[in-house]
Amino acid sequence: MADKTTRERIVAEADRLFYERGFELTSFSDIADAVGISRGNFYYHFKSKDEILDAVIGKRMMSTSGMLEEWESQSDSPSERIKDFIRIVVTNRAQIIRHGCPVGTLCSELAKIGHPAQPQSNQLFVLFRTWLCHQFVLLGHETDADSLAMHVLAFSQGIALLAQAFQDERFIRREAERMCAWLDGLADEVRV
Amino acid sequence: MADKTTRERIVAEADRLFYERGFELTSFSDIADAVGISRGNFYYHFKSKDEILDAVIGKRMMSTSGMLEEWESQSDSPSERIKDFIRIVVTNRAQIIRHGCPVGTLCSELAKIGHPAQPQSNQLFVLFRTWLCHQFVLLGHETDADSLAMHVLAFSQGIALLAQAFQDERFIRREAERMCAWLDGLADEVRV
DNA sequence: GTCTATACTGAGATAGAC
DNA sequence: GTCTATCTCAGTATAGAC
Repeated sequence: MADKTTRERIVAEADRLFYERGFELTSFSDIADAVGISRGNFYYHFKSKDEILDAVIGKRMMSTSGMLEEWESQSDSPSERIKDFIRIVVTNRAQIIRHGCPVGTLCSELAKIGHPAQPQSNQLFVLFRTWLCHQFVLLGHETDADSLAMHVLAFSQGIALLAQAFQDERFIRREAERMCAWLDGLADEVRV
Repeated sequence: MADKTTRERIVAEADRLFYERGFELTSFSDIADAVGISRGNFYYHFKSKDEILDAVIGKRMMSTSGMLEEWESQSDSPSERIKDFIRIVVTNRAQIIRHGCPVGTLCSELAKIGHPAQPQSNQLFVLFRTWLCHQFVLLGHETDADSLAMHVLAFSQGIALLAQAFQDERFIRREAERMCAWLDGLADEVRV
């Protein structure tokens, strides 16, 4: 963190604050304070708040791509890879209960306020959707791979939203297991 | 609308605007303009913006209770009643694609900004949760009724969130059908 | 009850010194 | 590159006339 450029530090803190407080309610002062620079200095690096949002989304796109590639290379079966995805909600349960899903809450907020960066934030969903779709094709579900990918994605979003509302960790675990069991049933279908 | 009191008109317009634009981004001016009164007049009826939010949530609680009671009296089987719930996402698809789920987006926003009215908005979820739980008990799933209720609730939230992001009406229909089929499978389990 | 006028605050953004 | 000072605007909220 210490040897990062100021720009990188701004993006990192904005990334965190946009997740924790939401985009609208994070002010320049909030980010400036977190980074430890003055508000004025800000505009040397970014022309507007929207430009910071673009950078934050870009950063999230990069890290998400990296994570998906890692799953692709580490797990050997597509069904294990899909489970890697399902298990994020369990792994990140503490943060999800506090602040929701980083992707879902951002897309939801930008959609509601009609923000111009909406299509870009949706690309984060597209990243997961495409990857999951690919895994389902490998599983032998060529015809409805995309539909299944959307199903898994919807599920994870529903879990995250309700887990936050009810502050319920056990609910996350229970639903993740249910989803994994459903996936196993799906894999059996193909074998038969 | 014409013969409603000013207070009722304020709550009605605030209800609509909070749904369409979100709570934070709806200003007093927005509501005042929509109602057709001056901003000053506002404070005769409500002391603050938070007080309007309380009134809006109260109104939604009333109308939701009414809807659930209606389903309870009209459909004869619990499984048909749960399907009534599942079908809301299809019935309200146009609005959901534009603005998301009224309950989910409000709870999500209030949770993110740490608003004091968060527990009250969550009561809207509790209303559905309790009602669904009751239906699953009637279906013969006494032991895991609440878990199933949360499952259905999570599903509807996931559908609403992704439908808004991807602006996809067919996805809503497809997932609602999938959920109904799952429910039929569940009812068969009990019969056997 | 409803209005106009206005106070006060914090937001995003700019200018210019260092 | 970073700072301070400042501008502008929109938001919530209040005071007081009608």
